[in-house]
Amino acid sequence: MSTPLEKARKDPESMKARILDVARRIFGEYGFHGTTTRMIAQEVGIDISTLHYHWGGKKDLYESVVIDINKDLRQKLVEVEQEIHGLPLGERLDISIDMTTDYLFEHPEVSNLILFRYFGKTRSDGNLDAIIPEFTADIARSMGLARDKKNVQPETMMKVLAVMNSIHNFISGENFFRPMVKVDRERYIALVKETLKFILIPAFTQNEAI
Amino acid sequence: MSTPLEKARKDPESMKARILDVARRIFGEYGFHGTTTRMIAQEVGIDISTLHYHWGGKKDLYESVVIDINKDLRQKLVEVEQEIHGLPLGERLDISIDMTTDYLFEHPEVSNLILFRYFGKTRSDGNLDAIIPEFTADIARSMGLARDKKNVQPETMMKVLAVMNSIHNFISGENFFRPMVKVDRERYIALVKETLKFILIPAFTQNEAI
DNA sequence: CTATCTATCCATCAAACGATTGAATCGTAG
DNA sequence: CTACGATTCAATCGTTTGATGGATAGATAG
Repeated sequence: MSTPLEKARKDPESMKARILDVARRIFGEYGFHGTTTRMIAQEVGIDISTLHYHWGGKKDLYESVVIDINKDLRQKLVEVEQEIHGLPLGERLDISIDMTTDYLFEHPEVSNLILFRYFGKTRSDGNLDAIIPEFTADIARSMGLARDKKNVQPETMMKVLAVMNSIHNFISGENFFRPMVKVDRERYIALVKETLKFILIPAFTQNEAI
Repeated sequence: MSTPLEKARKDPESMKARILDVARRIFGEYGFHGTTTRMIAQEVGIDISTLHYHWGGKKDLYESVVIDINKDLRQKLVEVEQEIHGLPLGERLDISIDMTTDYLFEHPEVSNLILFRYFGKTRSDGNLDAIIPEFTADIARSMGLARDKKNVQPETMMKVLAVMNSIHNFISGENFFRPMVKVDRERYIALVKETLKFILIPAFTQNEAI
């Protein structure tokens, strides 16, 4: 049993995969309503109907993109987790912020789409909400805030959300924030890491018990 | 010289003002592309052309809404500033978070629209970006991070952005986050304040020099 | 009363949208 | 070479979108 999405990821040169890639970028930039299937098709260099042939309706494509994005992010977080395993909390945070930030700056559409789902509203709501945000629990465990994946306290989830959001914000808001602070991209990325560490590390290490 | 927007705010019962109010809500929920002028007109209970008569095109209305929102927020921040003037930093933050959070939970469209502008993209870009985010400097000064409004350092602006964003995130993402943590609204608001203080206060008070 | 201005609705437009259909193209197995 | 399934394209459909023009009612001024 392999879903269409999985099949598309197997061969990155297939039309299905190419469409998915472009769709990630465009949906990430303009959101669901701001994107037209024509924009995607034109960017890929194909006809709209070809897009429909491969992915069905606009909504189906969007959902595939969201699932794809979350899969990627989750995998990245697993990778980070392995890197920092066993280190003291302050260091764990330091490395996590570096790795996650670097990854997201290379794939800003990930942050864009996640924030779009959080804050936006689709006029016709499909509920794929439940599928997504499970890895909050993973992060909580990785940060030493929760023992197991089940029964994560509300207070803990809120903290994890705050952490993840503040990272996504700076990635996704680059086009808006960078002109504000008037720095080039490299400097901006450095500033983001610095700021995140300034904000986040003291909170979690002040009463360190680990 | 009084702009249409100012005129509308004078008389809250005027059609112009009623449209603006509804437009704030709807644009805040669905974003620019997700909102249709028909949705707004229907909610107000008027014809579309009446909306056009008062506010011109969709884009004009949207820009008015954005300016209106930012005016409100700025005024609120001035209010907060007066309340906390002279107190020690930790206390200033504590009270600021309480007041700002309460205000935004009463007017979530403010957070929604601000985040939409940060992370979204309009297919046809108007540049009203420069008008908006000046008060970052005000907040910086209010937090004791900058002397005067001019020449605020990039590092400082980034910190202010991080603070403001983490607040907006929890307001605007309530529909997504609250079901995740499974609490009622009252409890959620309390959790937001608690979490924000947990994250933000240690960072700014650790090496307190003031 | 009449003229003028304001405010509203109704009907309608051109453009853009998501979606579908049917034909054309391509590679491949027999 | 032929036949067939998979893929792509051109053309088009019905709907929704933002926007406009004209008619109507009400208030106000001369």
